[in-house]
Amino acid sequence: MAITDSARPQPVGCDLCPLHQFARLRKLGPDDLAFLAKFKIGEAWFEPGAPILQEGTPDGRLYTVLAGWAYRYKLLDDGRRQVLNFIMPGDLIGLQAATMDEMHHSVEALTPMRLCVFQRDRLWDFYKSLPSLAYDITWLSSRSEIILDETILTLGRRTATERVAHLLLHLYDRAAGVGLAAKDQVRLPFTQQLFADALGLSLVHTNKTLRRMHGDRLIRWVDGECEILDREELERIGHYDGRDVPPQPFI
Amino acid sequence: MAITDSARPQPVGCDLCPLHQFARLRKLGPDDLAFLAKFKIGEAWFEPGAPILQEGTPDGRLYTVLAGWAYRYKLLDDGRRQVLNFIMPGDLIGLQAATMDEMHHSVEALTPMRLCVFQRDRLWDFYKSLPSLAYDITWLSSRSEIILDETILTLGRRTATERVAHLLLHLYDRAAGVGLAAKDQVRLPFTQQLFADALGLSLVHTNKTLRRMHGDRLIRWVDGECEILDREELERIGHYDGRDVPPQPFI
DNA sequence: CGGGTTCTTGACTAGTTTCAAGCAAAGTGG
DNA sequence: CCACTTTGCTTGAAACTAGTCAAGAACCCG
Repeated sequence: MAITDSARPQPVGCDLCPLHQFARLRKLGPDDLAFLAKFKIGEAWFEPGAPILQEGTPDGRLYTVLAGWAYRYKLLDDGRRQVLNFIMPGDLIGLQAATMDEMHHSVEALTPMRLCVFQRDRLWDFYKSLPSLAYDITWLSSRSEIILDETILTLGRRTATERVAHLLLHLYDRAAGVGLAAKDQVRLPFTQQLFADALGLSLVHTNKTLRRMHGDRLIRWVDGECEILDREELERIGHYDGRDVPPQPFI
Repeated sequence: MAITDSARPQPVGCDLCPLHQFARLRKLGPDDLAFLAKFKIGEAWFEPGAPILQEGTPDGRLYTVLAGWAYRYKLLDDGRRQVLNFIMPGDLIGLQAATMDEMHHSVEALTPMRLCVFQRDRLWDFYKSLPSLAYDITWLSSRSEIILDETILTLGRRTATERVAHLLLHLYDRAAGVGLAAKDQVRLPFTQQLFADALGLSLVHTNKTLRRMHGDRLIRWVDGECEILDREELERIGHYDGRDVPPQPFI
C-alpha cells in the first residue's frame, strides 16, 4: 500500500518536524522532543485510496499525520457508508487500536499521505516517562470529541443546507489551521459521494443542495476547489460557531 | 441544584467505592486507590432535571458517576436539541472542561445522581503521579469515541426502525453492565421526547415506530420500563454488534 | 377538580431518497 | 490517436420516509 520510494522526502528528526511551522499547533519543549525522537520508529507513505487502518483488525500502529488528508469511516453490512470525520496534518491515527483490542472504524487516504510512525507497544512507557505528552493525548481526544459531538448534532438536527454550510466552514477552518487553505478557498480532495456520506445524505440530494447554494452565491465548488463566497451568511445558515475547533498540540 | 442532605449515604473512601461491585469494571491496585482517595474531594448529589454542566461555561468540575443516569446534549440556537449520549455509573463527566477552556455540551440528570467529585486543577498532578490512571482516562476516551462513532453511523445511515432497535440494545447492554437491567428488561428513566432527541427523529415519528415495533412483538415499552422481546431480531434489524461497548476501567 | 405532562393517533405536508438518464472529463487499449 | 469505458457531476420525476399540525386520552400533581 505504501508508495514507491522515489521522490520521498527523507524521514526527519522530531526537531525538524514539518508540523512545527503551524502556529495553531502547540510548541514542544526539548525534553519532549528528545523522548519523542526515540518513540518515533520511522515514516510511512500512502497513496490516495489506500486503506490505512481497517475495522475489525487488531492492527495497532499509531501514527501522526505529517502531510495529507484522510477520512475515518464505518460501514453497515449492506454497504451503507458513513464518514465519521476528516483527518488532517497534526491528527493522531490509531489511538483506538492502541488502547482497545481492535479497530472499530476504518481509515483511508484521500491524498498522498506522509505519516510519522510510533511504536504502539511503547505507548505505556510513554505515559510513564512523559506525562506532559500523555496529557496532550487527552487534550487531542477532547478536541476530537468536540468535533464528533458537533457532527452528531449536524446529523441529528440540521437540515441538508445547514449541514453543507456547517461542514464546509468546519473543513475550511481546520484546513486553514494547518496552512491548507488560501483566502476563502480550500482544495477538497474528495468526490461529492464522499461528502454526501459525511453529511448523512444521498449523493443526489447533496448535489442539488450544492447547486442551489452555488446559485445563491454562497459557495463555489468546482473541480474539488471550494470557495466560500459569503461566509457570514453561511455561518448563519449552518449555525456555525468557530469556537468549535481550538488549536491543537500534537505528538 | 444539589438535593437536601437528608437520606444521603455518607461519602465513602475509594476502597469502598460502590463501583467495585461491577465485574465489567477494571479493578484498581492499592497504590491507585491511595492516590485517588487524595484526589477525591467529596461527593455531589443531583435531582432529576438538574443541570450538572452547561455549554459555554468554564465550569470545570470533574466527576465520576457513582449512581444514576444523565444525558449529554447540545442545543441549536432555535431550540432544537440533540442528545449526544447517555451517562451511567462509571462514566466520567467534565473531562472536556478540565482540558479545554470551556464546555461544548451540557449535562443534565435523569435520575437522582450520586457523583464522586475530583479536584480539577490537580488533574495534571494526577498525570504525573499516576500514569496508570492517566492511561485509563485515555482508555475511557477511546471507549466513548467508539460509542459516538456508532451514534454518527446511526444518525447518518440508519432508518427510524434501525435506530430504535440499535439504541435500545445499546442502552440495555450498557445498563446491564452496571447492574441496572434485569433479564431482558431495563428501566429507561426518560420520556419519548428525549429518546427522539437521541435518535435524531421527531417525537411523533419515534412514537409511531415504537408502537409498530410493539405490535411486531419486538419490544414492550410501558411506563419507562422497556422489555426486549426478540433480541435476535432486534440485532438483525439494528445491525447491532455487541462488540461495540467493551467493559471499562473507572477512576 | 382543573391544569399540565406524556403518550397516542390521524391527516396532511415537506424534505429526502430512489430511479433514470444525459453529459463531460479522464483513463484505457488497440 | 481514436473508439470505448469508467467515473463524477447534473437534472427531472416519482416514491417514500419522516416531519408538522391537531386533537384526544391517560395520568399525575397540587
